[in-house]
Amino acid sequence: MLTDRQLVVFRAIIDDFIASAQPVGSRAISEKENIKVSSATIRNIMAELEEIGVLEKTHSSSGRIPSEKGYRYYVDHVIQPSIIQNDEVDVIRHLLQDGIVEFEQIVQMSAEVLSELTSYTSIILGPQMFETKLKQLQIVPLSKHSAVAILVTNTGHVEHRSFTIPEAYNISDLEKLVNILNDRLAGVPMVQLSTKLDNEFLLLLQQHIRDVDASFYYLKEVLLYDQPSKLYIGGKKNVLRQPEFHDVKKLYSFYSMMENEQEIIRLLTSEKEGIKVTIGNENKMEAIKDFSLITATYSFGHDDLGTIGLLGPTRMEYQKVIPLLQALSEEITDALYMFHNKYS
Amino acid sequence: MLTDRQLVVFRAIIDDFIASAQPVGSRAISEKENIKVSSATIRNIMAELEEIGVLEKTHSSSGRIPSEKGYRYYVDHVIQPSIIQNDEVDVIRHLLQDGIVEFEQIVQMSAEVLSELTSYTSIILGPQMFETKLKQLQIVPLSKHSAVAILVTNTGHVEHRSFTIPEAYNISDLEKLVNILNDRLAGVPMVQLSTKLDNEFLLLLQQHIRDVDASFYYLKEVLLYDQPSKLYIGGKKNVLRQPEFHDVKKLYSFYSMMENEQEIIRLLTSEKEGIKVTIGNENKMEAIKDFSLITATYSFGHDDLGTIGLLGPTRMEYQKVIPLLQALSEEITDALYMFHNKYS
DNA sequence: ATTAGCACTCAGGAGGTTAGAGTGCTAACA
DNA sequence: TGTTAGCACTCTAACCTCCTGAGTGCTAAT
Repeated sequence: MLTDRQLVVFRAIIDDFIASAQPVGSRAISEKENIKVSSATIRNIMAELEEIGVLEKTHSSSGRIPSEKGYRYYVDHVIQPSIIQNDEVDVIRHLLQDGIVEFEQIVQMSAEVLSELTSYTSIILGPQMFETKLKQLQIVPLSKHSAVAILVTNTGHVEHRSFTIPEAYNISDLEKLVNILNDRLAGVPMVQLSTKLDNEFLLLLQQHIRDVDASFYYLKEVLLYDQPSKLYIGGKKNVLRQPEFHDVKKLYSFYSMMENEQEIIRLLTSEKEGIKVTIGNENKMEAIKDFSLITATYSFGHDDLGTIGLLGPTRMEYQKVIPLLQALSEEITDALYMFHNKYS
Repeated sequence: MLTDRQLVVFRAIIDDFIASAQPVGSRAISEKENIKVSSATIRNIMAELEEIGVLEKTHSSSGRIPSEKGYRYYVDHVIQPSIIQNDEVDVIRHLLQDGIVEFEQIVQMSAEVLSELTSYTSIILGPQMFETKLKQLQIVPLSKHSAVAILVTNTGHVEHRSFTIPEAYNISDLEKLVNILNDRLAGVPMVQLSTKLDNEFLLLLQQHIRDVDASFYYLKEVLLYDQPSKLYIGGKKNVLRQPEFHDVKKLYSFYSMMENEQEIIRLLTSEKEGIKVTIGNENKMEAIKDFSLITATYSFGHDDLGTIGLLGPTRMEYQKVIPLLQALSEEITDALYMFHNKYS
């Protein structure tokens, strides 16, 4: 799509703009070391690039800035994907492998370190546990009419929920039921719990419990309480570092969105595996029409587990950040894997 | 300290400024219904009030704004404490008593509703569980060398932590130990766990376990893992609504602080019971020198449990907000109490 | 005591000027 | 034919200056 000449200039402009956030003039480009033509020539090339649609002007005599189409082209065709900062990856690796005590810490720390390293806002959608299996169910009675149900997975993840027991039933019924469930359900992948319960156990249970229905539904509710995928966000303050967001309206809509977990989860829940870059208006969500979002999936075993996202200005340091996200997603995958081995 | 005349004018000015965020002129005051003197007279009174130190000018010919001392006086001596909006309290009450499933939900929802009702940022420091008692300890082995320790309180609160078991020890030792602990520790208030463990049980345990030390310290770590008081923050976006914070530097320092849980916890951890108002520079924390912070404690039984905070501009609607906070703290106390009864 | 009146102050907006960074185009050049 | 110097042109941003209006404090009269 672009000639070599155009490409060199285009890259110079976009890199300059990413660094400075200021429109780039022909003079500045012609003075770069690797460029040996005069500013007049650059101007001609710039006009071509504008014609093509990858550059824009902010006003008729201003320098050029990349258009969204320009960023798209840059991301798809210009970036060399393999430039990784080894020291940064080392930092991450050490962080994720030393002193991790809890499963979720891995993800939490990743979010923090990612926002630190990039000056953007990081969002990580916690593991979705497709491969996680039930280890143990437990009911701890609190009183005659209340109890806590606890569910432990083979990854050491613990879910719990308190509930009331209706007058008609007593705790020993429930405990009996839980014992049976424990025998049969230990080792079952979490995602299959619901169907297993519905298909195989309803009948079985009816033999043991006076009135299965209510207790059963209570428990089912507890067990399948749709655990919202946990969300870890780092560096929300970083939007304030970007000059393009020094604007109260934009900030308000950004921070409003950040308080709405559901919306963010929807944003990150991607069908596609691997790295995905969404630039400016490519985002369907109104609040981030001025942002770019890069997402990467991390995995564990065969199934996708979660998503890492990085939210910054369209003028993002794609060149640096995409490999970093790539690397981080691998590090998380590794860390999860190691953690899993350590505890099983 | 103030004469009646001065007081009437002072209140009019401060109320006006709280509503408008604009310096208030003598004219505007003299036109208020309840004020029957001319603007010239108001000017004289204003001069007196400035002399006293409760008003300031932003420049020599500007209207007056309240000084921090002025707000202090307003809060301490001017506000009538009993004006409560009944409808708002009703909203809160319904919210906190219907559909609460988890202990922490009470606090979480309070934070949200508080920021909604006030347009400020609410911060609630979760229950500290002084009266909470241990219900049950549990160890769920995950593998030969790992397990999850789970701790359930009588309020249905669940703490958990995964840990590795060193080669030298085996899980059955630990389980034996946990059984003993369970017998002896059930019903012990959480705050006493540490001392109980140290004083009474170390010796006892040595009789049962081969090598008590390591296992013991592992468990102790798990049990006393200083559960950071949970923090619920609502309406962080609301700072952006206040014209005095349309300033990137202030916003950055505010949002930086909001990402530092430790600092916020320190901010809210107050010695004093009841309502406390800290205005502007009375705050020791640099980042909120332009803010006012109102805190109220909510309680459960005899001991303090937690703190509600509301963070807004010094120009806060104290008159409205202080009773609201007062009421909310009572509602939380009630809701916790009801929840406790329901589940015990 | 209160107030009308007046001189004074200051912020903020409107308008005008200028500097400079940029452009596009043309004509000359290698 | 691609490159460049040169030039006219454009637009922003910074900087004046001026002016208005909202405010003050003070004084003298009620």
